[in-house]
Amino acid sequence: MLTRLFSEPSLVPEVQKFASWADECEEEDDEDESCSDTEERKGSLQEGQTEGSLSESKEEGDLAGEEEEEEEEEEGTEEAEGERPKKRGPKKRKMTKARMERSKIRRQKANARERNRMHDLNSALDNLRKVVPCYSKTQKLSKIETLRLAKNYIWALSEILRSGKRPDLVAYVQTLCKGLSQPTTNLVAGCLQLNARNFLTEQGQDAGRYHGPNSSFAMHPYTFQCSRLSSTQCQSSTMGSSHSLRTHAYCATYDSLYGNASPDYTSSEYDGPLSPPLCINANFSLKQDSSPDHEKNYHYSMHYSALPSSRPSGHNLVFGSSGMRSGVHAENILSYDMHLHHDRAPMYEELNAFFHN
DNA sequence: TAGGCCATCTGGTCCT
DNA sequence: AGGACCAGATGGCCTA
Repeated sequence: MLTRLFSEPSLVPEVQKFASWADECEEEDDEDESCSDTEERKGSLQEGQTEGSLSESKEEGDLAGEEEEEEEEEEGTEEAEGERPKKRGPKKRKMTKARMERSKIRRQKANARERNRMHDLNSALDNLRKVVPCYSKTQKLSKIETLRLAKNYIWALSEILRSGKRPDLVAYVQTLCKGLSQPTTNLVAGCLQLNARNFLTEQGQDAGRYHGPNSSFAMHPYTFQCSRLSSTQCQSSTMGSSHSLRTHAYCATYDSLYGNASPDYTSSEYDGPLSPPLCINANFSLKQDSSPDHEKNYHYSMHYSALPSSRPSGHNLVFGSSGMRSGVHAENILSYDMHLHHDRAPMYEELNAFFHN
């Protein structure tokens, strides 16, 4: 009967395997014998391999046996093994139907626990994604990239605390992106409104400059101001469709650290904890837009309050799938106007407050 | 189509 | 015995 299933091409291999095996056992059950497969293997037992270990490893395949038959079969096995010395240790008990059933249930329970465990792990990873730079609901960082970015982020924050200096944005991004894949690098750089290619070029030129074990972030010659725009102030730019992304506003840390505090980080506009010291005002058009396309677009807006008067106060950047393609380089357009805290204690407090918000 | 990522199953090991 | 944890295997899905 089950061979019909076996011949069904649409069946997945696992089912086919099971069908094949079950068919054999079905026939032999009718004859009240153990699987011929098992019998064949008995005859060809390798040295050092016991019947017990065989039936253990093939627990699902061995349907033979009522409890009372166990003794006989085990004796028979000993005979089959000839003069080989008895193995020490607990006897491997033959799988009975009842034992198989228990084993099956145990396995199912273990699978369920393992699933739950992995789900817990994944939800923890999701939480981690929310607190590292570049959080996006639509384009999640992979697990490994999340961990790498988190490590870099911790390192970057530690450097900020250690040096007590306001980090250079480029160096900051370089630190964040260290060891990340190109797509993730583009993503992170995009989140920070940096031209990924630009910064990677610098990274190549300045290899080791920012990442040495004793390095601290170089001070950039110009300052950078972060400020959060209201939704009406925000102007938008559209990502390439392959890079659909929504991002949180990342001004929180910078603002809280460097005194340009945004008044309302807990706005309903943002549905998760704010993460990194990025200075991007992400405005989610999807929150107001019912169009199905909203999932594919996200909007950035930046505010350069210290830009020269010839520049607009807002700037739109267009990101492409290979990184930023706007040709607008952050180093050229961003104006830095961060106010360094000279008092370290408040800085720690603010950072602490940020993490406990 | 290859490669990356992921979920799931599974058996092994360690611990309680 | 059973649970937690781990790593390997496998197959599905997606994207370049």
